[in-house]
Amino acid sequence: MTERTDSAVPAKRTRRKRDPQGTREAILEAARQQLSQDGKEGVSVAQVAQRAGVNRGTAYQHFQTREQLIEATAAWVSDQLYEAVFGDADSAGERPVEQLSVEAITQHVAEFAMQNPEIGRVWLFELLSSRRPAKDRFWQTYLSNFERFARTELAQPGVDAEVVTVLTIAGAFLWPVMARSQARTAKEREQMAKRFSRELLRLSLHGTLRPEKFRDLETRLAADDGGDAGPAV
Amino acid sequence: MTERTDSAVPAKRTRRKRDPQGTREAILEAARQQLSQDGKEGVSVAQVAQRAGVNRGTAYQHFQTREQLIEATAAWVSDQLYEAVFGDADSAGERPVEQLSVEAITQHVAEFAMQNPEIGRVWLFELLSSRRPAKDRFWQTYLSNFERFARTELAQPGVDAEVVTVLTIAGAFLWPVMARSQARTAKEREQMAKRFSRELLRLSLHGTLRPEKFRDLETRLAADDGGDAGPAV
DNA sequence: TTGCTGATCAACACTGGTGTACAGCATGCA
DNA sequence: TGCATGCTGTACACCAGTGTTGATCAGCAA
Repeated sequence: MTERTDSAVPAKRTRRKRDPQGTREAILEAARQQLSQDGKEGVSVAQVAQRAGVNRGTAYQHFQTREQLIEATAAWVSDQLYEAVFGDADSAGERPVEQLSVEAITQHVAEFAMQNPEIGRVWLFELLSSRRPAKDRFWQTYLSNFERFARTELAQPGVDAEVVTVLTIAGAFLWPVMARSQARTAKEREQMAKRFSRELLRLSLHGTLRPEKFRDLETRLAADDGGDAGPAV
Repeated sequence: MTERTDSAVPAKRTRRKRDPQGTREAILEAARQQLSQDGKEGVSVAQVAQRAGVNRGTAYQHFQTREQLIEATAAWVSDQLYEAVFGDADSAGERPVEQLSVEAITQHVAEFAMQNPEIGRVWLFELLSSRRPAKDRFWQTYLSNFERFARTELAQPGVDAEVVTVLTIAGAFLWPVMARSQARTAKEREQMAKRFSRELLRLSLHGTLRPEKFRDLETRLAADDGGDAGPAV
């Protein structure tokens, strides 16, 4: 077998401009796509390199082994996720909970997941084949934030933080997978994100939040009952 | 390279009893484990055969290609899941909704997912790499059941059935993945299943159910508030 | 301009997997 | 007791992937 797979085209691709940083990112991006499609075991350096428009050897220049490439990609994705949700400050975990509006963070996660379905998928894939899923940084931060919130007077007593976190996160990342076929334009994606967060908030309103503390949310949810964000069944 | 990989052990495994059905199942079972560990792309006929204690050639007698083996395994898992939740009657989808207690089905799913974490994992893996996740038989049946329920007077108005279904299913199958490390004995697993269904029902109670129709559930939930099924943080 | 550094690339050897073929063994059943 | 059939062992052609190496070429500093 020859090295080049696309023997139809002019036989020689132009050599890539010298740009280590850019090349590295191109490889990571390609690996992310691959990872999102087939999961960890479906990633091959050969395919990633081809997708990135880079020689396979170059990929090995940037990442010693296939394993390390996957690891680096997973970490990269994890960082993107973490940053998007908690902000890039490393002190995010320390922020007082009251400052974090439940509503805002729910909508934020839903929207991000909908706009970047690949990231959520990769994250879920990683989690499914991880031996210690609970050690995940994003998971831990989300959980501990919610646990602290659950202890405030804003929350209902007796909330099981771990269960609620699993429900929220799993739902948020799986929702785009299911909804993908129905949402092709940016506007549709936004609506789907809204549908998700609205319903999750509605469930939360009595289940985890104390409604008397969230009267405005209550009225707002009631307001767009059956509105344009409703299910399109 | 030699065919045998385990050259340390007594050199010859005892020949398998002649039992086509059993052999087939053993292969499927091994494939399921493999599938649950690494996802679709991580499955090789060679490894599956070895795990099943069967010659590689035998595996090819039962399944023509690797692709077909994986397909058959996924279908097998899907059937197990479907059967466990909806019963083996093909008419399950037609059953009047009122007969299906929301409480019972929630607990049922939670318990089954907890007792058979592999099946949930395989199902999630499949879903994540499927191109048409919404076509899944189990998903469709669950959704349509819930949609019919949502139209009854037992349900709150304005429930987004699709979102709730995603939340429920995704949560139910991911919960065992996260909870696995904390639940090693059968008793612990049962408790974890209870934790999950209890919290989900609590969320549902006001979000999707009409509380005035479920007074008994309400009191029961309130009863074991902070009971032994509570979070172990 | 020249020379150096290191990013990029093509080619190589090797591994492990697939799918096929076939001979031999053994077991359940007519 | 045959004997059809399921299982095993082995061999082979082939492919896609891994990891390595040495050549090449672009950009930059002297």
